[in-house]
Amino acid sequence: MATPDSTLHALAVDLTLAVGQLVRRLRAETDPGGLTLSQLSAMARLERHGPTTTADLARAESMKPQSMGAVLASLEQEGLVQRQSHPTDGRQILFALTPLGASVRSRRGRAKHQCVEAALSRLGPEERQALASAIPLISRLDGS
Amino acid sequence: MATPDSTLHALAVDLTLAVGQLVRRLRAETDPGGLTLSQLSAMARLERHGPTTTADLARAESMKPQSMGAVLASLEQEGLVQRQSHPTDGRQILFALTPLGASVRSRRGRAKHQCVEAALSRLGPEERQALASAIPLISRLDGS
DNA sequence: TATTGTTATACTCTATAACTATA
DNA sequence: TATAGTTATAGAGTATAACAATA
Repeated sequence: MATPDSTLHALAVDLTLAVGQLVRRLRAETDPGGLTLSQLSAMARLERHGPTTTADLARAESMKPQSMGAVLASLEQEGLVQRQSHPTDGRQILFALTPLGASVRSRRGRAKHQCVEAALSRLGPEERQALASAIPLISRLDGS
Repeated sequence: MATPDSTLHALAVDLTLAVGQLVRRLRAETDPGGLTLSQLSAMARLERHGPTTTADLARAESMKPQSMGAVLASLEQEGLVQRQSHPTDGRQILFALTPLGASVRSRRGRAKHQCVEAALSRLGPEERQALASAIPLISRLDGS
């Protein structure tokens, strides 16, 4: 009979396949002037958590501070985020959404989000609910 | 009051954030000699569906045939997949896992899968079940 | 003419390493 | 000495465009 381990392994493989495929689809979904997945993710975190340092954002997104630095630099250049000096530690830099950033965030991620929304709307209500409950679990997978 | 649309939008954003983060984590999880996420995905599909053409694999993984060609070329070079001529259409090429590929697949993806398995094992049984039910829904999001 | 695959090239994303500034 | 961020460089992953072969 199947051991719990083999079930766990199959689940891990299936999850890996599913998220890999979805991410590729999302990356391919672009509108002219659209923001990348990394840019949108960083902006969404900034909107939720307020001013945040590069290192904290990098941790939240599971990337290295240098990589997050590049993402933030691209957003800063477009005027979507701006830096603030940290009140007590001169080494740290807080990044925050600008009013422009806040106002264009959802518009410039429109293609990606619409693609997911359209797909979600094709699910039944219970299915949509099941997916909604699973999202925090996926986020927690990354935790430790 | 919140319209169904705003709920759908929030769900789409949350899902996008969660899968982006998980994919970054998986990509970072490597062991020496380990296979990449794209390589493992292609091999998993080949194991499930048997010999498949470049174009069909590309469709399944939401990438362009040229990109899948590069993934398959890297696997072929390592002797993990091999090509077979299509029985009736001389243009098409079927790729199949070699015995070597089948035997090393799970071992060379060990770090990535173990990372997910460990995280899954920290969930409660109902949570794990909820996540398992959501996986086919995520796969279906990509569908059309 | 349409389709499958290949080759060449470029861009995005992220990583590692070396450096500067502050604690 | 340790930590936050920057700069430079490299590699993986994927896309687009141009091409060859077969249908």
